[in-house]
Amino acid sequence: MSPAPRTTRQRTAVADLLSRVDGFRSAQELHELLRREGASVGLTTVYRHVQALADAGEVDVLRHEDGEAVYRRCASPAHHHHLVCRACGRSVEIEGPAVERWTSQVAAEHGFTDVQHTLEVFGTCADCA
Amino acid sequence: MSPAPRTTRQRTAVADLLSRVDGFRSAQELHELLRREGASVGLTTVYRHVQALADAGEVDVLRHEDGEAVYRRCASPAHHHHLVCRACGRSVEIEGPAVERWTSQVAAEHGFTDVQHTLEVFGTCADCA
DNA sequence: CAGCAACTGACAACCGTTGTCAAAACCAGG
DNA sequence: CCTGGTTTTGACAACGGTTGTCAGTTGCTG
Ligand SMILES: [Zn+2]
Ligand SMILES: [Zn+2]
Ligand SMILES: [Zn+2]
Ligand SMILES: [Zn+2]
Repeated sequence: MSPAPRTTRQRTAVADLLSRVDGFRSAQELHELLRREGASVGLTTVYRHVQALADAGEVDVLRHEDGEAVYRRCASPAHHHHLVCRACGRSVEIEGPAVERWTSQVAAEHGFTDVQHTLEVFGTCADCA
Repeated sequence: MSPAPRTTRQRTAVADLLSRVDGFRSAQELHELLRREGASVGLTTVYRHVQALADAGEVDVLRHEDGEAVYRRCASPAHHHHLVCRACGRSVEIEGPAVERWTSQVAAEHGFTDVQHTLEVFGTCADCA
Protein backbone atom coordinates (compact mmCIF):
# COMPACT_ATOMS: atom_id res chain seq x y z
CA MET A 1 0.00 0.00 0.00
CA SER A 2 1.01 3.62 -0.38
CA PRO A 3 3.31 4.95 2.35
CA ALA A 4 2.04 7.93 4.30
CA PRO A 5 3.40 11.17 2.88
CA ARG A 6 5.72 13.22 5.08
CA THR A 7 4.73 16.56 6.46
CA THR A 8 7.21 18.98 5.02
CA ARG A 9 7.24 22.74 4.95
CA GLN A 10 6.34 22.67 1.26
CA ARG A 11 3.46 20.23 1.57
CA THR A 12 1.96 22.27 4.38
CA ALA A 13 2.43 25.51 2.48
CA VAL A 14 0.59 24.23 -0.60
CA ALA A 15 -2.22 22.64 1.39
CA ASP A 16 -2.66 25.75 3.53
CA LEU A 17 -2.69 28.05 0.55
CA LEU A 18 -5.37 25.97 -1.12
CA SER A 19 -7.45 26.17 2.03
CA ARG A 20 -7.15 29.93 2.17
CA VAL A 21 -7.70 30.73 -1.47
CA ASP A 22 -11.23 30.97 -2.84
CA GLY A 23 -11.56 29.77 -6.40
CA PHE A 24 -9.73 27.60 -8.88
CA ARG A 25 -6.03 28.35 -9.33
CA SER A 26 -3.39 26.89 -11.61
CA ALA A 27 -0.19 25.35 -10.31
CA GLN A 28 1.72 28.35 -11.62
CA GLU A 29 -0.59 30.81 -9.88
CA LEU A 30 -0.18 28.94 -6.62
CA HIS A 31 3.57 28.93 -7.12
CA GLU A 32 3.57 32.67 -7.64
CA LEU A 33 1.33 33.30 -4.60
CA LEU A 34 3.65 31.26 -2.41
CA ARG A 35 6.66 33.14 -3.68
CA ARG A 36 5.01 36.46 -2.81
CA GLU A 37 4.18 35.25 0.68
CA GLY A 38 7.81 34.42 1.20
CA ALA A 39 7.11 30.72 1.61
CA SER A 40 8.85 29.94 -1.64
CA VAL A 41 8.35 26.45 -3.03
CA GLY A 42 9.76 25.04 -6.23
CA LEU A 43 7.37 24.92 -9.15
CA THR A 44 7.96 21.21 -9.63
CA THR A 45 7.07 20.62 -6.00
CA VAL A 46 3.86 22.63 -6.32
CA TYR A 47 2.88 20.43 -9.26
CA ARG A 48 3.61 17.31 -7.25
CA HIS A 49 1.59 18.29 -4.21
CA VAL A 50 -1.30 19.62 -6.16
CA GLN A 51 -1.52 16.34 -8.03
CA ALA A 52 -1.17 14.28 -4.90
CA LEU A 53 -4.01 16.22 -3.34
CA ALA A 54 -6.08 15.71 -6.46
CA ASP A 55 -5.38 11.97 -6.46
CA ALA A 56 -6.38 11.84 -2.81
CA GLY A 57 -9.62 13.57 -3.70
CA GLU A 58 -8.82 16.48 -1.41
CA VAL A 59 -8.92 19.04 -4.19
CA ASP A 60 -10.98 19.24 -7.34
CA VAL A 61 -9.41 19.70 -10.74
CA LEU A 62 -10.86 21.16 -13.86
CA ARG A 63 -9.45 22.47 -17.07
CA HIS A 64 -9.58 25.94 -18.50
CA GLU A 65 -10.58 26.34 -22.09
CA ASP A 66 -6.93 26.31 -23.12
CA GLY A 67 -6.31 23.05 -21.32
CA GLU A 68 -4.54 24.46 -18.27
CA ALA A 69 -5.42 22.56 -15.10
CA VAL A 70 -6.77 24.51 -12.14
CA TYR A 71 -7.25 23.29 -8.58
CA ARG A 72 -9.50 24.08 -5.68
CA ARG A 73 -10.06 22.74 -2.20
CA CYS A 74 -13.79 22.29 -1.91
CA ALA A 75 -15.89 22.29 1.24
CA SER A 76 -17.81 19.18 0.30
CA PRO A 77 -16.02 15.87 -0.11
CA ALA A 78 -19.07 14.48 -1.89
CA HIS A 79 -19.60 14.48 -5.64
CA HIS A 80 -20.57 17.92 -6.85
CA HIS A 81 -20.12 20.37 -9.68
CA HIS A 82 -19.08 24.01 -9.97
CA LEU A 83 -20.34 27.38 -10.97
CA VAL A 84 -17.16 29.22 -11.86
CA CYS A 85 -16.50 32.88 -12.61
CA ARG A 86 -14.55 33.25 -15.82
CA ALA A 87 -12.96 36.49 -14.64
CA CYS A 88 -11.82 35.82 -11.09
CA GLY A 89 -12.09 32.05 -10.69
CA ARG A 90 -14.38 32.29 -7.69
CA SER A 91 -16.69 29.33 -7.59
CA VAL A 92 -19.73 27.87 -5.97
CA GLU A 93 -20.28 24.18 -5.36
CA ILE A 94 -23.52 22.99 -6.84
CA GLU A 95 -25.43 19.73 -6.72
CA GLY A 96 -28.02 18.38 -9.08
CA PRO A 97 -29.46 15.00 -8.17
CA ALA A 98 -31.62 15.10 -11.27
CA VAL A 99 -28.56 15.49 -13.47
CA GLU A 100 -26.88 12.55 -11.79
CA ARG A 101 -29.90 10.39 -12.45
CA TRP A 102 -30.25 11.55 -16.00
CA THR A 103 -26.63 10.87 -16.96
CA SER A 104 -26.59 7.32 -15.66
CA GLN A 105 -29.95 6.62 -17.21
CA VAL A 106 -29.06 7.87 -20.68
CA ALA A 107 -25.74 6.03 -20.51
CA ALA A 108 -27.45 2.78 -19.60
CA GLU A 109 -29.94 3.22 -22.42
CA HIS A 110 -27.05 3.22 -24.86
CA GLY A 111 -25.30 0.25 -23.31
CA PHE A 112 -22.44 2.20 -21.76
CA THR A 113 -20.83 1.06 -18.52
CA ASP A 114 -18.30 2.52 -16.05
CA VAL A 115 -19.99 5.84 -16.50
CA GLN A 116 -18.56 9.13 -15.30
CA HIS A 117 -19.41 12.67 -16.21
CA THR A 118 -18.04 16.18 -16.13
CA LEU A 119 -20.29 19.17 -15.71
CA GLU A 120 -19.13 22.71 -15.09
CA VAL A 121 -21.00 25.95 -15.38
CA PHE A 122 -19.12 29.10 -16.34
CA GLY A 123 -20.28 32.67 -16.05
CA THR A 124 -19.44 36.10 -14.74
CA CYS A 125 -20.10 36.60 -11.05
CA ALA A 126 -21.93 39.60 -9.66
CA ASP A 127 -18.73 41.31 -8.47
CA CYS A 128 -17.02 40.96 -11.85
CA ALA A 129 -20.01 41.99 -13.95
CA MET B 1 -15.90 40.60 -43.52
CA SER B 2 -14.12 37.27 -43.70
CA PRO B 3 -13.25 36.12 -47.21
CA ALA B 4 -14.74 32.80 -48.28
CA PRO B 5 -12.23 29.99 -47.78
CA ARG B 6 -10.90 28.28 -50.84
CA THR B 7 -11.73 24.70 -51.61
CA THR B 8 -8.41 22.95 -51.66
CA ARG B 9 -7.56 19.29 -51.70
CA GLN B 10 -6.49 19.47 -48.06
CA ARG B 11 -9.59 21.26 -46.82
CA THR B 12 -11.80 18.72 -48.57
CA ALA B 13 -9.77 15.81 -47.25
CA VAL B 14 -10.09 16.95 -43.63
CA ALA B 15 -13.79 17.76 -43.91
CA ASP B 16 -14.52 14.46 -45.67
CA LEU B 17 -12.58 12.45 -43.14
CA LEU B 18 -14.48 14.05 -40.29
CA SER B 19 -17.73 13.17 -42.01
CA ARG B 20 -16.72 9.55 -42.42
CA VAL B 21 -15.21 8.95 -39.00
CA ASP B 22 -17.48 8.10 -36.09
CA GLY B 23 -16.25 9.48 -32.81
CA PHE B 24 -13.98 12.14 -31.46
CA ARG B 25 -10.47 12.23 -32.94
CA SER B 26 -7.46 14.37 -32.20
CA ALA B 27 -5.73 16.45 -34.85
CA GLN B 28 -2.82 14.04 -34.77
CA GLU B 29 -5.07 11.00 -35.22
CA LEU B 30 -6.75 12.67 -38.19
CA HIS B 31 -3.34 13.50 -39.62
CA GLU B 32 -2.25 9.87 -39.29
CA LEU B 33 -5.49 8.58 -40.84
CA LEU B 34 -5.08 10.88 -43.82
CA ARG B 35 -1.50 9.78 -44.28
CA ARG B 36 -2.57 6.14 -44.33
CA GLU B 37 -5.25 6.86 -46.90
CA GLY B 38 -2.62 8.37 -49.12
CA ALA B 39 -4.28 11.80 -49.00
CA SER B 40 -1.38 13.18 -47.04
CA VAL B 41 -1.88 16.59 -45.45
CA GLY B 42 0.59 18.50 -43.32
CA LEU B 43 -0.04 18.37 -39.61
CA THR B 44 -0.13 22.15 -39.34
CA THR B 45 -2.79 22.22 -42.02
CA VAL B 46 -4.89 19.64 -40.22
CA TYR B 47 -4.77 21.82 -37.11
CA ARG B 48 -5.81 24.85 -39.11
CA HIS B 49 -8.80 23.22 -40.77
CA VAL B 50 -9.98 21.47 -37.69
CA GLN B 51 -9.97 24.78 -35.84
CA ALA B 52 -11.67 26.61 -38.66
CA LEU B 53 -14.40 23.99 -38.66
CA ALA B 54 -14.72 24.32 -34.91
CA ASP B 55 -14.95 28.10 -35.13
CA ALA B 56 -17.62 27.74 -37.79
CA GLY B 57 -19.55 25.44 -35.47
CA GLU B 58 -19.35 22.58 -37.95
CA VAL B 59 -17.50 20.29 -35.58
CA ASP B 60 -17.66 19.87 -31.84
CA VAL B 61 -14.55 20.03 -29.69
CA LEU B 62 -13.92 18.55 -26.33
CA ARG B 63 -10.87 17.80 -24.28
CA HIS B 64 -9.54 14.50 -23.14
CA GLU B 65 -8.54 14.14 -19.53
CA ASP B 66 -4.97 15.03 -20.44
CA GLY B 67 -6.04 18.21 -22.19
CA GLU B 68 -5.71 17.01 -25.76
CA ALA B 69 -8.42 18.45 -28.00
CA VAL B 70 -10.58 16.03 -29.97
CA TYR B 71 -12.99 16.84 -32.77
CA ARG B 72 -16.14 15.37 -34.20
CA ARG B 73 -18.63 16.28 -36.87
CA CYS B 74 -22.01 15.97 -35.25
CA ALA B 75 -25.35 15.30 -36.89
CA SER B 76 -27.18 17.97 -34.96
CA PRO B 77 -26.22 21.61 -35.31
CA ALA B 78 -28.21 22.42 -32.17
CA HIS B 79 -26.78 22.55 -28.68
CA HIS B 80 -26.21 19.07 -27.32
CA HIS B 81 -23.88 16.96 -25.24
CA HIS B 82 -22.06 13.67 -25.71
CA LEU B 83 -21.87 10.17 -24.39
CA VAL B 84 -18.34 9.15 -25.30
CA CYS B 85 -16.59 5.79 -25.17
CA ARG B 86 -13.27 6.09 -23.38
CA ALA B 87 -11.80 3.20 -25.34
CA CYS B 88 -12.76 3.85 -28.96
CA GLY B 89 -14.01 7.44 -28.97
CA ARG B 90 -17.37 6.49 -30.43
CA SER B 91 -20.04 8.87 -29.23
CA VAL B 92 -23.73 9.52 -29.05
CA GLU B 93 -25.32 12.93 -29.11
CA ILE B 94 -27.58 13.47 -26.14
CA GLU B 95 -29.96 16.23 -25.11
CA GLY B 96 -31.27 17.11 -21.71
CA PRO B 97 -33.67 20.03 -21.59
CA ALA B 98 -33.94 19.63 -17.83
CA VAL B 99 -30.20 20.06 -17.46
CA GLU B 100 -30.26 23.20 -19.57
CA ARG B 101 -32.96 24.68 -17.39
CA TRP B 102 -31.23 23.67 -14.19
CA THR B 103 -27.87 25.20 -15.10
CA SER B 104 -29.27 28.59 -16.03
CA GLN B 105 -31.49 28.61 -12.97
CA VAL B 106 -28.75 27.80 -10.49
CA ALA B 107 -26.44 30.31 -12.14
CA ALA B 108 -29.07 33.03 -11.88
CA GLU B 109 -29.65 32.20 -8.23
CA HIS B 110 -26.01 33.00 -7.54
CA GLY B 111 -25.98 36.19 -9.56
CA PHE B 112 -23.93 34.84 -12.43
CA THR B 113 -24.43 36.14 -15.96
CA ASP B 114 -23.21 35.16 -19.45
CA VAL B 115 -23.66 31.57 -18.46
CA GLN B 116 -22.32 28.63 -20.43
CA HIS B 117 -21.80 25.03 -19.44
CA THR B 118 -19.89 21.94 -20.42
CA LEU B 119 -21.32 18.49 -19.86
CA GLU B 120 -19.86 15.27 -21.17
CA VAL B 121 -20.56 11.71 -20.17
CA PHE B 122 -17.79 9.14 -20.45
CA GLY B 123 -18.09 5.38 -20.31
CA THR B 124 -17.27 2.13 -22.06
CA CYS B 125 -19.52 1.27 -24.95
CA ALA B 126 -21.07 -2.16 -25.39
CA ASP B 127 -18.59 -3.18 -28.10
CA CYS B 128 -15.57 -2.23 -26.02
CA ALA B 129 -16.80 -3.77 -22.76
C1' DC C 1 22.42 10.30 16.90
C1' DA C 2 22.79 7.65 12.98
C1' DG C 3 21.09 5.98 8.55
C1' DC C 4 17.94 5.31 5.11
C1' DA C 5 14.01 6.47 2.50
C1' DA C 6 11.30 10.23 1.04
C1' DC C 7 11.28 14.85 -0.58
C1' DT C 8 13.04 18.89 -3.01
C1' DG C 9 14.13 21.85 -6.88
C1' DA C 10 16.97 23.40 -10.80
C1' DC C 11 17.10 21.81 -15.14
C1' DA C 12 16.09 19.36 -19.27
C1' DA C 13 12.85 16.76 -21.88
C1' DC C 14 8.15 16.14 -23.53
C1' DC C 15 4.06 16.90 -26.21
C1' DG C 16 0.27 19.22 -28.09
C1' DT C 17 -0.26 23.28 -30.21
C1' DT C 18 0.78 27.74 -32.58
C1' DG C 19 3.86 31.08 -35.17
C1' DT C 20 6.86 31.75 -39.30
C1' DC C 21 7.79 32.28 -43.99
C1' DA C 22 9.16 30.83 -48.48
C1' DA C 23 7.16 27.92 -51.92
C1' DA C 24 2.96 26.14 -54.13
C1' DA C 25 -1.86 26.37 -55.42
C1' DC C 26 -6.24 29.06 -56.47
C1' DC C 27 -8.78 32.12 -58.90
C1' DA C 28 -10.15 36.16 -61.22
C1' DG C 29 -9.39 39.62 -64.96
C1' DG C 30 -7.37 40.47 -69.15
C1' DC D 1 -5.46 30.22 -71.73
C1' DC D 2 -1.80 33.48 -69.35
C1' DT D 3 -0.86 36.11 -65.40
C1' DG D 4 -0.76 38.66 -61.06
C1' DG D 5 -2.35 38.82 -56.53
C1' DT D 6 -3.94 36.55 -52.85
C1' DT D 7 -4.60 32.52 -50.15
C1' DT D 8 -2.97 28.21 -48.64
C1' DT D 9 0.44 24.95 -47.54
C1' DG D 10 3.91 22.53 -44.73
C1' DA D 11 8.55 21.98 -42.83
C1' DC D 12 10.47 23.91 -39.08
C1' DA D 13 11.08 26.47 -34.91
C1' DA D 14 9.09 28.29 -30.87
C1' DC D 15 5.83 28.14 -27.04
C1' DG D 16 3.65 26.84 -22.58
C1' DG D 17 2.12 23.67 -19.38
C1' DT D 18 3.56 19.61 -17.53
C1' DT D 19 6.55 15.71 -16.31
C1' DG D 20 11.14 13.21 -15.81
C1' DT D 21 15.85 13.35 -13.79
C1' DC D 22 19.06 13.17 -10.22
C1' DA D 23 22.16 14.99 -6.88
C1' DG D 24 21.56 17.25 -2.64
C1' DT D 25 18.51 17.96 1.49
C1' DT D 26 15.32 16.69 5.02
C1' DG D 27 12.01 13.90 7.96
C1' DC D 28 11.57 10.05 10.50
C1' DT D 29 12.66 5.78 13.02
C1' DG D 30 15.32 2.84 15.51
ZN1 LIG E 1 -15.82 36.83 -10.34
ZN1 LIG F 1 -22.41 14.87 -11.14
ZN1 LIG G 1 -16.17 1.91 -27.67
ZN1 LIG H 1 -26.37 21.87 -22.53
